[in-house]
Amino acid sequence: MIGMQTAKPRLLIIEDEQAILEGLTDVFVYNGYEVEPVSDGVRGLEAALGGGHHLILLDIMLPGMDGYAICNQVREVDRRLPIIMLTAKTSEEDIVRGLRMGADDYVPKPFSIRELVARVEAVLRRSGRLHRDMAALDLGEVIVHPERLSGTRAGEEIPFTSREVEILLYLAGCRGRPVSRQELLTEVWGYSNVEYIETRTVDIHMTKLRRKIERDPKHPELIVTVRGKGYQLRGAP
Amino acid sequence: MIGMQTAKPRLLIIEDEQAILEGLTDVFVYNGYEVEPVSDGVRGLEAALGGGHHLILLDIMLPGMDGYAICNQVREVDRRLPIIMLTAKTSEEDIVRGLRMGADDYVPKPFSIRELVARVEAVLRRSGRLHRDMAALDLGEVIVHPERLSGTRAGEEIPFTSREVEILLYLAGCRGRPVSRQELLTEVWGYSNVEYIETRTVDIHMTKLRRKIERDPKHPELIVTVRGKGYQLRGAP
DNA sequence: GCTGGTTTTACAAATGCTTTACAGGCGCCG
DNA sequence: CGGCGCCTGTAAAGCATTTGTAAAACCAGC
Repeated sequence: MIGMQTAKPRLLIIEDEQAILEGLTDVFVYNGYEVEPVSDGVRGLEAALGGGHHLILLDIMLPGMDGYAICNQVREVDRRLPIIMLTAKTSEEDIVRGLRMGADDYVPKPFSIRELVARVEAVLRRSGRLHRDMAALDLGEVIVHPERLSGTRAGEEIPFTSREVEILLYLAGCRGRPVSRQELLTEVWGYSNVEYIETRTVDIHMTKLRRKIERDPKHPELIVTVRGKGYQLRGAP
Repeated sequence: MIGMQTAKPRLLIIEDEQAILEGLTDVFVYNGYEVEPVSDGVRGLEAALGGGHHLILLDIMLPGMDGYAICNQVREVDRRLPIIMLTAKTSEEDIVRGLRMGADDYVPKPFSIRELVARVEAVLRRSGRLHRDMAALDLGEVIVHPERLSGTRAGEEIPFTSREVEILLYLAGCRGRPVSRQELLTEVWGYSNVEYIETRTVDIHMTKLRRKIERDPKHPELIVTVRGKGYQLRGAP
């Protein structure tokens, strides 16, 4: 997900295999998390004790200090911090240890990425820390609530589609400069290799957005077009 | 965990392996249950027949008297007491056998801790023996009385099924944001690993609910759909 | 068996996104 | 100033996906 502004859930991932660590980091960043990747048990424990995370993804097999030990130590400091164990072992013994150590869940490798994300979200949801109110986007006349896909102007409720919200969030992240169609297509749409643009879909979306949020769509004050450059968002910082 | 208002649900756990038994006990105590741990089949049966439990977690492989036998005997006394079987066996045969014995669910080892907890909760909710939320749910026009499986609108009484009430309660716990079908399936239905959804059962339930609680089911005001995201509950706070 | 609740099936309808097509508009040159 | 291009605005049509829902199938409890 793109342009999530605030309150990203913070994940600590402790996993020694570099490739997996990077893969997981990418996936969760893409899904709107803030990730601290650590590839070493001892430093993992330090990071965990340092605090500030909403959930720990913890590999069991680690050089130096294994996952169980880390889990144990973390539990002594914070009994509620959600911990999900990752492991190649599927033996009963491991489950038992995971249970004893107070892990919140236990995901055997090889796991499906989607499943892992789903479990992380489930655990966070229960702990009450998932994507709690994303900060509202204040455009002056209009206030956008990204999470609800809606906004308000003068008490009136305006429904948005998710794409519209993404666009607004992205533009808001670029306050003060015009954003080109090309940039929007790559960053919001996720298109790649946008060299020669023939699509007009960006323009259409801007028209629709203006109709929803501008006082006078014919003379836009919030989404202004910068000829040859793109669109720029104005309004309260 | 959501809105646990009343007496803790009482769990009987019958499992011979001491470590697992302790682990499970910890987990469920931590999750707000009252647990009676028993490590022996015969005493397990005694405890079960003694009554007073809301659900039995039953390992199949037990010394002396196996899980099937226990399940059978319990069923002769109490046809409704929820029983969840735990087993290392994963063959279809075993599942069929377990379910035929009257088990309500069947969790193969190694299981995910969260999944187990979720299934226990799902079964409890469905059994209707667990009244987590005695407080009436105020939806403005409609007031829902979860424990009675009914609601009122303008003096009219509306009957609900337990699943319907569960859905409403869950949505109510997520006021202000749309809830995805996936989330509903995992949190209300207790499904696990819902990666690609093919079932439409959530939609159907929403249709039925709308028919019951909306002033005009064709233009819902309470259960609104957020395209691509799910359903969202509106109405009084 | 019946019965009430739930799920699947199958198809219709609605919605959002993209494309198409055309109409202005803006800048720049002479 | 007027004309020529290129950029932008937007209505309308096309398309794919999501959602609504009737009806049938399923299934457990009596």
